[in-house]
Amino acid sequence: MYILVTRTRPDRVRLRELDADGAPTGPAGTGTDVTLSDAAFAVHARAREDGGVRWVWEDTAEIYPLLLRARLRVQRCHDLRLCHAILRNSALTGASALANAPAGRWDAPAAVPRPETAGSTLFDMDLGGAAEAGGETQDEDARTEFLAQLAAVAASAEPGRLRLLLAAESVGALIAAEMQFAGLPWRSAIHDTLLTAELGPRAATGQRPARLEALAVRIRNELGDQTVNPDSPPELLRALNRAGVQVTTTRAWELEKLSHPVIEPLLRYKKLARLQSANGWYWMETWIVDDRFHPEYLPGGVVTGRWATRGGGALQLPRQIRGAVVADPGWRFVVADAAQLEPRILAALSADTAMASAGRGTDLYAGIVASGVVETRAHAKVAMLGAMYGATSGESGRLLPRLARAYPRALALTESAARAGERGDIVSTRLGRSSPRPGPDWQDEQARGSEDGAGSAAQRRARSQAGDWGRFTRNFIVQGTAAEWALCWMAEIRKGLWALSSAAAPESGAARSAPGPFASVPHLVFFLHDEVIVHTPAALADDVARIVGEAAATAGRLLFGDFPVDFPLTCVVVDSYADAK
DNA sequence: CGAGCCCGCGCG
DNA sequence: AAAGCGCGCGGGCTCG
Repeated sequence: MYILVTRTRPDRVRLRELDADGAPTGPAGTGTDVTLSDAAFAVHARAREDGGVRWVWEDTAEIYPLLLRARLRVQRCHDLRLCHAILRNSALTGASALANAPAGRWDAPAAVPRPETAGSTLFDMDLGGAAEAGGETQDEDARTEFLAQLAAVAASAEPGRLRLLLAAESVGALIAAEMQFAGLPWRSAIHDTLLTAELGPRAATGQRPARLEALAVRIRNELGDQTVNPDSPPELLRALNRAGVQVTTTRAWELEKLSHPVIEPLLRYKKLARLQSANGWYWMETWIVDDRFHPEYLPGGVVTGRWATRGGGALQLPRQIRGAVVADPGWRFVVADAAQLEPRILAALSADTAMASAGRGTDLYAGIVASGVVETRAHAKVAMLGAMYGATSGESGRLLPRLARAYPRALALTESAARAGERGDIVSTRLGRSSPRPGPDWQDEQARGSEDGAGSAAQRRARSQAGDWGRFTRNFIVQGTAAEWALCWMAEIRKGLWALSSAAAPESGAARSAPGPFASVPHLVFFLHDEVIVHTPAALADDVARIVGEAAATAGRLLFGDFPVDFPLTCVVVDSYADAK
């Protein structure tokens, strides 16, 4: 059973019940087709949720927060915009009407950024002009799109994989909205203490904190230049050269190799200046509200299927400040990350049983060493990364032939993905997300490079671009399939937590935490590619850890069936994120 | 003065 | 050019 939700006016939604084929189950004006205020929507949705419905809507991030604010979470949805993007590009649906239609509004990026607070936005105003008639059109347009998606999946060569992918993408959108809503516990007082210890007390706007200013003074003295601004790479480079430091960039890893009295204070300055500008007091005041960090997650924000984020730099929380991430009193964190996820994904994708067994019951890189392929874990790691990223030189390049001898199937798969990209072809993940085609500039460059009279410069450019795209497609199949595994993992975690909180409900003995539907139940609060954090009442932490581990195994089976590959986790129960590895 | 680029660096 | 993939963000800087 589906319920299609569309916005008819800024403060109204229409709900239409659809059967399994997407056909309306009753005429307008009956209980199966109603138009409601936002407030009434939440009440109505709560009643319908128990019936095992799947909500179908254009954009989870636009609609779902309405329900979350009313303390309602839903089990299942179908996000039309995200699913359209997958089906539009998938090699599995290339013959569908959906994939061959001209670009339309379903190909546009998500509507305007969604503020947490209700209010008028550009998006609202656009719709406002359409009034009731617009609502009608909007609704039929959404239903038509839904039908096209169902048809594209049904006619594809792998409907099962695509259904799983669309369900995983959609539940990911639910999770993203829930995590943004709940927020990551973040103690401003601790953050402030960490900053003060590193930088000195907070200074007035435009001033450097004491420790940073002292380092700037030392740098100027060592360089014999009282005006150089260490925040300006060009100025710094000129000053370094004048002081006799032979360097062509100001990157820290280049400077590290040199011995000169300015290097030590300069490297410390760079580290602290980064902390101050990226995650300093200004960041804290902008992004931490009521001791919670609420980044906006963008499911499907990366073409590989990884999530992106917007605002606050949630993809790059430095280890330096993870001590500020502390569970509420009576609560704990379960922090888990998938060990060597991408190489394990590659082993399973390529059905390379030798590589899979190297990772069975152990660290995969250690297993590669134990198999005698290379001498050290560091070598195993750099060689694997080289295989997945397309290294050609250096240590990684030198080790690749040994990897290829030991794991021919895995390496053949990455090579063929690279060759496809170099030709301008597309590649696909396990569940059927396909890479984009290279743009017109790329095609032009290739054409110029292979013309009869092409000069060597043109040939070199074409080869270089082809190589770039080949490294992208080489990595796409692994990164993209790993992203699918992570979505399935999170979906299973969510399902397990839901069951756990129903079983343990209503009172697990923990104090209420955040407002909303997660006030007293374990819930996901952070996700980063292959890592999750669950915030849970302390008494349930061990159950949560078990659920997270079982979910990893289930995700592996969902993607790879019986293929014998392990997805072990490092999983810890902690009070502070800083204590997790 | 803002838009958009590059540089550099944090994360996986 | 860190040897190779994917991101977001802030500061400096140039251009219009």
